[in-house]
Amino acid sequence: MSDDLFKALADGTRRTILDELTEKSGQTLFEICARLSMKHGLGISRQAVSQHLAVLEAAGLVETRREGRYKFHELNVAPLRHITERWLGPRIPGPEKDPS
Amino acid sequence: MSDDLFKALADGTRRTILDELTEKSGQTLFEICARLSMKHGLGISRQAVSQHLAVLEAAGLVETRREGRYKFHELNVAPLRHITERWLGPRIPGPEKDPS
DNA sequence: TTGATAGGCAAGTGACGACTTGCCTATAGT
DNA sequence: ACTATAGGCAAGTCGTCACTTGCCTATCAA
Repeated sequence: MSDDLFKALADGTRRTILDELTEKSGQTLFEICARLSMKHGLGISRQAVSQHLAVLEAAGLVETRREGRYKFHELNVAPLRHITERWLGPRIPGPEKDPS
Repeated sequence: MSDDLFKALADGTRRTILDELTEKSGQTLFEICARLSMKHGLGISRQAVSQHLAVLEAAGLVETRREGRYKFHELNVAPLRHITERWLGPRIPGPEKDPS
């Protein structure tokens, strides 16, 4: 069900996080917090960002990798590729279609 | 900005409405209500559907046209075309960049 | 006119989402 | 050992969202 995907994209802060991970993938939580504060002026707590990252991970947009006490977040744009195909018509003849 | 667009897509019922308008554009409110009930088993009130259509219209995904006591709703997929481009941009598979 | 159809407006409810606060665990550096 | 760093967990607040209810307007047909 792609419900998680659309819900994840519904929040502006989460979309900004995707922007930051697009610019530099493999950031830690604190790194993302710093960037949101510096570049976007978002006064947001660490836990809030952590929760956003959890939502993005549940949607398959972010994958994590642990190394010691660091947890790196990497972007995965694959789920974004075909989410609008169902309304933009059969541009690419594919075998499966997955509405939700 | 595009906030309305993502918010409009966040709801599953609204995405189903887009599906129905994709299949047959230019439907009235009651026609959409009937289809949601019949084909999708959605027990939803007329007013709820009306509010969904208002959200979709605010996002630019639906345009309306009045004729007498009828109001026809037409799909406009243009806003959907490039909403994921900011993340699907020129990503060259390979090692990460190192901006300073 | 009367009645039925198509739709709109506004207030209220219930649930979910975004965010905070406080405390806890684990790893690394000295 | 002690301390700072990186992160997690859980409860609670507050606002927004989806939906309902009730009533109102407009158009068309008899």
